[in-house]
Amino acid sequence: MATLNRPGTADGHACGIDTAMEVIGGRWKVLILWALREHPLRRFGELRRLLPGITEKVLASHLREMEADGVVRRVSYDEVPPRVEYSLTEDGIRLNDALEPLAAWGRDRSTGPRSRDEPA
Amino acid sequence: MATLNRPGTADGHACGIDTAMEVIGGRWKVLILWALREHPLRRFGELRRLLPGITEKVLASHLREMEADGVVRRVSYDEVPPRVEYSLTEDGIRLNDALEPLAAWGRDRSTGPRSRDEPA
DNA sequence: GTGCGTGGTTACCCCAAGGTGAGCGAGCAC
DNA sequence: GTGCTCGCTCACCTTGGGGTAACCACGCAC
Repeated sequence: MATLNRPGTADGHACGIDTAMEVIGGRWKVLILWALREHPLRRFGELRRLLPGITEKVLASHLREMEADGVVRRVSYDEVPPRVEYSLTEDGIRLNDALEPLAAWGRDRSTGPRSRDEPA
Repeated sequence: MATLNRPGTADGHACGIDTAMEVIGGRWKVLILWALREHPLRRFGELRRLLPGITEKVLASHLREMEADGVVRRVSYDEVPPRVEYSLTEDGIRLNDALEPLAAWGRDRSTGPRSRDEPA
């Protein structure tokens, strides 16, 4: 997706961070990752219920992209009504781990003292 | 900015990751962060030259948002021609540090063996 | 006077990500 | 038959982030 001229790629490529940003660069991607970590092996409908507000279209397209990116595994059973189960791959788990410091940073600034640099 | 109903905020709020994503959720933000880490205390024009492809408008608006988010410090001198210097705040430095595992993940998957989960 | 260089702002446009709502295909309950 | 479930797909529309380009004020060099 987004095969536009990657910024920072001019000088070779920035640092690998852009690669990661492409993978998690979707409104719901990190939340899907998080949901799949806390609730492994979920079905489509369960995932949708875990992410209030997401639409089927967006969930489906995000899951397909994440599958193509190798962070999500999709297993569909030939049943009726259809059953599909999603889980994290090893790479997805490692991505989730790599996201933790960022989450910690966000948590820290939400709860921590607000008197470091910003006046308000 | 973006006071839309945050996904994941329904259940309290996801994990702090969304906070971080809001701060770095701009096409060039992480690259600005990176540039400012490798070249501390840069002027507007220098920054623009460090980020080939970025436009003045986008650089200016991103810098303002990042200043409002408390990750970038802006110091302007009352001279002519005008001089403004940008640098990272403590929070910005910590954000950059928190980004490193993500960069490592991206670097690893770019260079590492491509035979873990994805077939190609 | 003209031009240059600085660090922006303003107005406008564009396109892709995301949202909306409908439909589908197969089997089962009734 | 009708309607329901499940996991999508399709067609359409809207939103806003980002891109384009012109302009500004100020001093200096010419």
